[in-house]
Amino acid sequence: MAVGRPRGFCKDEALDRALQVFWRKGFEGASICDLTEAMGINPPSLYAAFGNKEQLFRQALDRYADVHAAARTEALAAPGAREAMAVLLRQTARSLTDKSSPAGCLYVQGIAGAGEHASCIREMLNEKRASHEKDIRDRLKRAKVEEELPADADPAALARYFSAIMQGMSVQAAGGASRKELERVAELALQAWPG
Amino acid sequence: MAVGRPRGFCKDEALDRALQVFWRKGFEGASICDLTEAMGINPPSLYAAFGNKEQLFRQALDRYADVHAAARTEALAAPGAREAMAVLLRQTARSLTDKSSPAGCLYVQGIAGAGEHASCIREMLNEKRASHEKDIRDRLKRAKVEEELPADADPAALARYFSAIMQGMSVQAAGGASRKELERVAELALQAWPG
DNA sequence: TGAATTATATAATAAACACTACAAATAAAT
DNA sequence: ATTTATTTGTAGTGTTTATTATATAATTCA
Repeated sequence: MAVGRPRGFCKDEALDRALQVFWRKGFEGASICDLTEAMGINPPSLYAAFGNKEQLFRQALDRYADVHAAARTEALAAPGAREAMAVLLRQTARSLTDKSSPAGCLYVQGIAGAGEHASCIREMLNEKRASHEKDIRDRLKRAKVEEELPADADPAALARYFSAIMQGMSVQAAGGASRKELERVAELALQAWPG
Repeated sequence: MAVGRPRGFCKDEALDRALQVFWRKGFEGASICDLTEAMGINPPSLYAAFGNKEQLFRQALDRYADVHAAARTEALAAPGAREAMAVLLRQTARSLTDKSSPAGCLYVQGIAGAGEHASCIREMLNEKRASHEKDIRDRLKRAKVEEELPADADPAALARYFSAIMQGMSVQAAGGASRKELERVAELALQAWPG
């Protein structure tokens, strides 16, 4: 056991609550006051445990990214690239409209509201989105090697297309689209599959 | 001529400059200081001419919406619904990467950063996006009547799909995607056209 | 030439912001 | 029991925010 007074809250749980606030309000929209209230702690505890607002955001974002990267990996592991994309799109429709968390995707909702002096926030989100797109691209490249995609297919362009669709679905979800509506979008998006 | 000291700046030009700031930084990210500096006026002039920050945003948004609704109407007037969508998508790719204005679409970039107390901003953007989607839906409904779309086609779902793609393209543009990359996305998106 | 009206610049206001100094509290180590 | 190390709550810090009071300048009307 560490020496000194023990921490009176669970760090992981506090981080989860901070994530919810950032998710709902964005980086700049979430004030330290909003955060400490949701986390059930006082500002000094937040700063002692997480550094500052920006570092707290990074840790919350990483936590979010871990969960979603795992789900993505699982979806992309489906046998058959087309089926993998179908699973990923359906899963996206479901998670974007999960009522236990804010509508939309943090990667997309965080873009704006990140003004000039928060450009590193924008950069963080760009990287996460790029990583998402890369996972898809890699899966599609494999599909081409395995001749599941025709020789003239462009995995990079397809990955960008599917990324764009999921990002668009996030915007729609934030605007109030229902799960059924997003599933319909996902279904249509798959019609663009080559061949 | 109105009585009193005449205004020392052009209201329309000032509004255009304010639009650029909101577009680049979002509603909350744009401070009155940022705005007045870009507009070349002092705070009292801003408040006298435009009311307050929220009303200024609404006027800037309306101005933006007018321009883009006109371009949209023109694109959708193309003979043939498929061609109309192709024109709209290509035009979107172009305008999203126009170097004379911030990357991405104000309707999408404004979503986040609009915290709790700015929920009416979120509402304004939702309405504009809904209007965009409606224009597309109406065009596709017409296409169905004119038997350009098969009887089992769903204009509402298709409109949502195309809206999502354009919103996704906006996210990609804000993330640094090139015009060529977005045109490729647009091209793939059209592959989902029924029939 | 005033009187009335509107716009302007300067400078201030109150509130919210991210962040922290400080002292009391709580634990382990001696 | 005392020292040492860490966390906690209170209450601040200075800065930035949107907005405005005030006085001055510029114009029309009588």
